Amino acid sequence: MDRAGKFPRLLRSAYLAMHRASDAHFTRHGITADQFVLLACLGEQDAVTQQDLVQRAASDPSTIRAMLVLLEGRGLVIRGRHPDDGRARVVRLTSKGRRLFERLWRTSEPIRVRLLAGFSEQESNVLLGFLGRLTENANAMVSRRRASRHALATQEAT
Amino acid sequence: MDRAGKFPRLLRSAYLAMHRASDAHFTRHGITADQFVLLACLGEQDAVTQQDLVQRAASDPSTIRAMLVLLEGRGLVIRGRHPDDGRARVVRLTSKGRRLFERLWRTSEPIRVRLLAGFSEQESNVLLGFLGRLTENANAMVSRRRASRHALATQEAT
DNA sequence: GGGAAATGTTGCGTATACATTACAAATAAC
DNA sequence: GTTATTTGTAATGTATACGCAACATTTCCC
Repeated sequence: MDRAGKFPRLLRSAYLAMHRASDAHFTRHGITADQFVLLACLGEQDAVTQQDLVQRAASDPSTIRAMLVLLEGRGLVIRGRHPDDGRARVVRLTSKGRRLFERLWRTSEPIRVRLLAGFSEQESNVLLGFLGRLTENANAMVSRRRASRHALATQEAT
Repeated sequence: MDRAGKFPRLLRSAYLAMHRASDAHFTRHGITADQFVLLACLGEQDAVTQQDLVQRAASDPSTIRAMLVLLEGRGLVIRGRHPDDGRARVVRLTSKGRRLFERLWRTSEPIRVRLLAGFSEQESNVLLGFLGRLTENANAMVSRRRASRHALATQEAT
């Protein structure tokens, strides 16, 4: 049980260390590590709404919007209007954005390799499974909270 | 090898989800999840320099200072002068800060438990080991970079 | 179809992460 | 001992993370 006490800080240090290492690489190419995450999301499936990006990038609407505004200013993405939904926007990579993403995806390969240095194939798979389960556990907490808060608000409104 | 490609985003989503869940809890008690990390560092060993906290909290000097200024403003920590080193400061928990930390440590226990829900004792240990190795791998990248940059700067200076 | 609820986005405010620069004190080099 | 280097902190600026409220549009329900 003492183990559980140290876990959050270890997850924190692992993530922040990875982020620093990534950022050090991407910054030399003009973007941030977080912006690269967005480009990668758009590289997988283009022409999605900002809301989709919120899910894919595990972020929130305000942050996604701010990042997209910056990326649009650099000519890497375009935020068009959704044809069927007047509220939504459709985000696409520009050709410049796609070229940058594909180049950075290649040049960042060594980072991903070194990050998992010493991990066997099996260990990597176990780790990925663990991280998925952790994400689900954590998301269950916040969505339950939101759900109950929503239920409360609805209840109060009646 | 395709596994490695998905890993960074999974680590990102796991950390951010944990951070959101934690923050939702601590915010209701007046502090942020990150501030709690600092209190926890001070709870383990009091009267340390800001530089020590940089190491323990896996952060950087600017961030630590900004957080400490806020915590000091709320009367949770005191930043005194180091007796032997005129540059350094010695940070301590106030009694108010210690009481808050101990209370929040107890009330946040369910979060840590739920986060690891479904993980066996053995799995938790494996996970902790993995996170430690990841942190080392990532830190090795940035410190090597800094070391080489330093070597370069020194070289250029001569 | 008209009002209520839900949804996608935007704007604003605060806290973090971090680079960079500046500054003062301590340490090393000679 | 004086200079050069290192080191702890401070100050500034940009980018993120996120809560919250405002807004417009869409969907739901009757």
